[in-house]
Amino acid sequence: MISDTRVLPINRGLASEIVTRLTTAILSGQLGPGERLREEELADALGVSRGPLREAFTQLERQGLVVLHRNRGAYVARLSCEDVDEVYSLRLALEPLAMQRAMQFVTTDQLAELQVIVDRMATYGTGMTEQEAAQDDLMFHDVIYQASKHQRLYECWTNLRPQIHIMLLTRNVANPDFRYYAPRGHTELLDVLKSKDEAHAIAVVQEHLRIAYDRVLSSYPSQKTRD
Amino acid sequence: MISDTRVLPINRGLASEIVTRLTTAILSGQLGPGERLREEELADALGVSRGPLREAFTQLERQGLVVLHRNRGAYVARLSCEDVDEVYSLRLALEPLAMQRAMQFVTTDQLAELQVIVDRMATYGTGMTEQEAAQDDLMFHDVIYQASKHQRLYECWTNLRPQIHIMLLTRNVANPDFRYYAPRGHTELLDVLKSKDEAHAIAVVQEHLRIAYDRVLSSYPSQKTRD
DNA sequence: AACATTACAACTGTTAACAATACACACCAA
DNA sequence: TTGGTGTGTATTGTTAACAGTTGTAATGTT
Repeated sequence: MISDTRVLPINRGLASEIVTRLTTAILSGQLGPGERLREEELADALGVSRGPLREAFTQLERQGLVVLHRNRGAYVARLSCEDVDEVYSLRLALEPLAMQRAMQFVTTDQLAELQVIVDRMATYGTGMTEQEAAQDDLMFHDVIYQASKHQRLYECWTNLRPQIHIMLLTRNVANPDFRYYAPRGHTELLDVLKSKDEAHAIAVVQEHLRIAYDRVLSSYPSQKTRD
Repeated sequence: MISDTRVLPINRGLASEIVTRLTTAILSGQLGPGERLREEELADALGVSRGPLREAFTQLERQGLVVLHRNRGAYVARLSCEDVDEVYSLRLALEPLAMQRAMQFVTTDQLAELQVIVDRMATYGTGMTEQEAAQDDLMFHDVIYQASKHQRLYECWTNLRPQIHIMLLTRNVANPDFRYYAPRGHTELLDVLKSKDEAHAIAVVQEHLRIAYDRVLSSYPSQKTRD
């Protein structure tokens, strides 16, 4: 029976397909911050019409990867210091709730999934792409949000995730030492998730995020506002 | 000079206009829970084409007022007990952050605006529509979210607000006594907002929301899942 | 009963043409 | 110079008709 989370990302609809394509392009740097995205040109390049592309644009705007100017076009977002602050302060409000509920609803399968990720993190230091490390980090937290069984909360996380992805990549460039923190930090999170001490779990989550926030912010030389 | 928040709701784009129309229709009960919304039919009725209507549908889905079934159509959402739980647990995570930041950034204009609302609440008991009471309640909290100077947080609130609106209306039917709580509760919120005691303010917000949650939930006879 | 087939209804995607918008730039007046 | 006014142009916003796809349910077969 196929019911694994790994097979889910099969896109429904053309717009979603475009979203993942553009997301990949932005995260990989093929589309740089501030770059203009012209509807007609992009539609031609992707081999789709403007309708689905416009729908993709609005999704990407919700996820903070693209900024839309009415009648002026779409631009790849440029994350400012304030954006980092917003993303992390919001995450700091959301993730304790996720953890609290995940402690209630998490399945053994999900715990195993988390363990796999943590184990892989423990092997960091050997050949490890920043992209892979960032994806592991995001996937760990994604599983927790999934485990929280809270649709609306998961949606919030979905909108934040691509922006956090960018920040993780930015951070890793400036802080190669995260490889040593990642396994320890996430092991601790997994431990408290398995515990029954809700208050302690929330405290650990907050501490974890505050550390991440400090690291990211320290490597952000206060850029200008978005395009 | 016209730069008042009251004149802002001038919609940009046709889709937004459709959203407010449909929102009004749903909140007023003209479109009942579970009712089907056929694209072509509705587009004709509204005098618009399918493009903007589809865009409006996706916005309404984000706001939890409409549920979309791929290739099967759109339906007015039917809020279940679990939905109430999700909305209020999420709000309980968001609003303390809003309050905390609002304490930092709130302007005297915004404080005055809040005072006006609270004063109007104090006159409840005389002729007062449920719709008006609900709007005052929402507007009070809206100002706080605005004052928090946090785009992403405000977006979350924007998506939650219509659902809370529905719940307020549902609640008010079953709990006419809220007219006595509303002025007191919101006066207290305004007081702590003006204070410098962050921890106390957060506690008051949480207490306020828990009371609201209890009242709403008590009048929800556990319906089935959404359409 | 279990499964493949079919028909249908509705949504999804495409296209091309037209309308509306916002910025830029030149122009003019003070 | 400064500030307002008008016009132009590129680009998005909107429409409408058509073609393609999907999921459902009825139908038929084993």
